Amino acid sequence: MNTKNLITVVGPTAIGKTALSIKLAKQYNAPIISCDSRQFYKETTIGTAVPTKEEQAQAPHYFIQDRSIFDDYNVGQFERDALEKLNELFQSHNVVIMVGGSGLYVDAVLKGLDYFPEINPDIRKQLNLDLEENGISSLQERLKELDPETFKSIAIDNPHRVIRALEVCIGSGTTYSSFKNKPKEPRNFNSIKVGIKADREIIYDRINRRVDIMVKEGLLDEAKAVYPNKELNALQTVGYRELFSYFDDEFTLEFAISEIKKNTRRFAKRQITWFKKDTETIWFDYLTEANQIFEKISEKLILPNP
RNA sequence: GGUGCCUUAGCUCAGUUGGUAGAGCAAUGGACUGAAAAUCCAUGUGUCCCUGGUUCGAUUCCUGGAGGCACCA
Repeated sequence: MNTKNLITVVGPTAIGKTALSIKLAKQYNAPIISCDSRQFYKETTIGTAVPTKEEQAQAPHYFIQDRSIFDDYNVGQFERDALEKLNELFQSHNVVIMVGGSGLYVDAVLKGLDYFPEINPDIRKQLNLDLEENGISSLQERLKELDPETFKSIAIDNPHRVIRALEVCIGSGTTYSSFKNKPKEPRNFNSIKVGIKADREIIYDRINRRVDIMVKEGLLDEAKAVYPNKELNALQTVGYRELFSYFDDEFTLEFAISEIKKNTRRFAKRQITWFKKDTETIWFDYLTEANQIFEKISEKLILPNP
């Protein structure tokens, strides 16, 4: 019987995932791996709500600020890195906590992505130029020719999707669809998924207040420091882009801050949409059901007999 | 106190020569396989300030009232 357990904490931003993950880590003497695509980078701390030093001191944390915004990183790499780290941690622990708001990254670890070959980044650059010059229809036409199956199945108005499919077709010499829906390597741990929920009003209120706190703690200085590299993918992030527009004199400061709040609310909404699809997640209202969490989790844990 | 203008969606406002209305933004629902805090799709929200009148029918015209703004006292 498998006695290794991964407890994953999901939920919208600003709802208290970090706090819960630390509680769980202490309860089960477990390390924490982060599953948050914006907390990987050491240059961005305030705006991505990285756990504080005090929080990090309460349990070992992994994948928190362990790389730079200049490093290219993506879900596929994260899946491999996270699985490797989990194997290592399960050598000495029966429980590991995973926490994060990036739904795709969570699924990558828990369910696995299909294998795709490495693609030369110049191909994407070229396709983006094409998009800018000729619009999306020429890319759509090209995909229809190279991979009609994908052309039919993806959101064809979405440039990111079209370009990704095309870059795989071009870079691999075969179709994007030929890589998809292969059997995934089964996970060798017991998976427990915990979701934190709250009324929309409460979530939005917490977001608005948290943004104000970030500004007080020095978000502007932090954004200013990375501003010269504002084109980097890691900085296409709520809280930074809006301030870049302020530095560019496109927004007033007041407007930039209200945009950060709005975009964070929208982000939270998208997270909710993603996470509620998963039927195995055990949901807790963050206010009224917090004390039931340990009980519910204990029922699901499979631990070795003492 | 007088005169003029305004009051329509959560907000800013359009509009109906009288047939119960529409834009932008906000909001809501959804999608998602190496950009994912990214990207994309879909959807309306209504005592048309209140009251009485004219009319088959009033958000629209008329009377009275309330609130706001401007000017004059």
